[in-house]
Amino acid sequence: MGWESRLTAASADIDLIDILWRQDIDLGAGREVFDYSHRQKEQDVDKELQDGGEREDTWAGEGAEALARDLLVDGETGESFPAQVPGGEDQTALSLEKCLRLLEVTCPFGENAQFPADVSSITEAVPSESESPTLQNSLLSPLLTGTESPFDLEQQWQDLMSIMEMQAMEVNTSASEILYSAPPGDPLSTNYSLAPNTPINQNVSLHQASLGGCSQDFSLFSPEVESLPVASSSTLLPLVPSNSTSLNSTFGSTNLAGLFFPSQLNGTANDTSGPELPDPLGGLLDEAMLDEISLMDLAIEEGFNPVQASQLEEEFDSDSGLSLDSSHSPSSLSSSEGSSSSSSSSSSSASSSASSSFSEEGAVGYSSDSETLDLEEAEGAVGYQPEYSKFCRMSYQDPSQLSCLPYLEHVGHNHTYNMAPSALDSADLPPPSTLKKGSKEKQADFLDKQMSRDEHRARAMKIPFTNDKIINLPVEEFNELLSKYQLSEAQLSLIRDIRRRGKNKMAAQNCRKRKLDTILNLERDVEDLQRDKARLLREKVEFLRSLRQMKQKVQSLYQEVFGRLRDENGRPYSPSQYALQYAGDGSVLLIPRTMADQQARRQERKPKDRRK
DNA sequence: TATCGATGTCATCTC
DNA sequence: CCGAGATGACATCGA
Repeated sequence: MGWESRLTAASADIDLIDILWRQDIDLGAGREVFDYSHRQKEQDVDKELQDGGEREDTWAGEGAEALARDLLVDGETGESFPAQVPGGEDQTALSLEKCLRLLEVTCPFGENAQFPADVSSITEAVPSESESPTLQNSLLSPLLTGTESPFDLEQQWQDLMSIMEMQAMEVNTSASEILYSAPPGDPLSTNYSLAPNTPINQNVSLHQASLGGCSQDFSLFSPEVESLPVASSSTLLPLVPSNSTSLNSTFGSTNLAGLFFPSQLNGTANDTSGPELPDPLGGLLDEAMLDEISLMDLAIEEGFNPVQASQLEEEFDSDSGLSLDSSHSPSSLSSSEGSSSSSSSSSSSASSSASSSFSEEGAVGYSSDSETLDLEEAEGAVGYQPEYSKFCRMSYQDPSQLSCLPYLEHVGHNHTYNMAPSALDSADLPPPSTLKKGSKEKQADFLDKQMSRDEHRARAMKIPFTNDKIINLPVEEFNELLSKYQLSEAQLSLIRDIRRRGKNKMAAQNCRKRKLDTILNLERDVEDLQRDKARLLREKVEFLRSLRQMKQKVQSLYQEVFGRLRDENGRPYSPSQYALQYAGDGSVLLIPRTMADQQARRQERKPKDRRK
């Protein structure tokens, strides 16, 4: 990937990060939900759920089709709900208190965390319609209805994550292939793809209700419910758990009064199915799924490669020796810029010790301590010799020094082009015919060929000092040196040109190195951003998963509680006529659906207005 | 022979 | 204003 394209990708990454956080905020999640201790707990719960959901695998066949219909029917709530509840048959199920405790214990938001403030999203989520009168096999299953597309986005995300963790495999697999290949048979996947319905006995008429085993020492009505015009003691039935603090601790003070309000009355859309229990969280789940979709789109559009991301993540986590951090490299921006920015001071400080070694003065900007060669003997040395770096794509070695290293001979360039014929003192070059084939002469010839144009010129003009001095001496010492000799105007002009070109040559080398370092640092920034992006995506997936688990638990508790309600005649309440509602103080109320709908609509407007 | 990377050089600007 | 450094543009070489 070119660094230019990476730059654009980096800006997109920043945007993505922003989008991710905003989505999380919209979902009402604080950042504490990304705490790994929370997630660890959620993963444990996830395993339990998978174990419990396996029996629903047989639903996979018709489930997808039903799901597609559900999505078409109600894009807002996106939820269908079980048509019936097995009456009072399941009397041995968990007690309400136990259910609520379960909810509390497994709540991934932590003790002090609050439910999303966007209550309407939860309120909307309560389904009121069902497309299928099918009896349910599980209490959990109704939660899953209609919220997942046939593609099973959650499963795709899990695939994405698993692939990211596999890291080394399937490098050539495209993101889209990964995202849209949901392997069959996954318990979780099939679990969420199914839409079985909870049967509910609808033949209930009641004005009073009681819940066996519930204590009475809890507040009966929430302020919101009391303010309702229809509210009366005969219709508002307190359903208070024996341990309301668990509920409070779970949901805090957040207004969840409408949590279990169905958005519509049941039984209006399906004559055969009868009323159903609502899914209190379907809308929220829909929102989350939409986020997932948009995220996946982003991932695909931005060319996000999960495998690459995982590799980057591994790099980020392992802090291996292969780290791209060039701060340890002499070519790093920090070191190079530091030396570069202090070049003037180092030059001036070097001038104070110039008498000891000219090589120090030559070390303008990018010299290294390893430079120990006597540059006075190496004409044309420009004093730039960084350590070898794997990022150093260009060689800045001094050609005259490299010439002493045959294996690096190819690095040195002898740019003697543009040299005026007069400048090339061919007389100084011994005729090849006169050369003995001795190694000394060979070397001399070789060094001669390695001389730069200015070196040849200097030799031709019989300049009495080395180019290195000409180039690297401070101005004062340079002028002093010139004053020591009787030099012609041509010689002086050449010396000044040599000095100018020599300095500019070093400057060009430093400039190019800085440019290279800048590119390398930008590439590293891009990689860092890609790691961040991958991490954020993983966190997003974790969050969505925990959110879904919470929804499942809340839904199952809702069903269980509602299914256990009995009127004074011992008959269950009709879900089409009554709904459960959480009050702010933790109490649970059974209220008529008309009230619930009103309240739900009221709460629905708030966040929408807020978003505008 | 064309191409490309590395390097040197010049012009110009900034400090 | 001068010197030095920085940098874009161009030229050249060599693989």
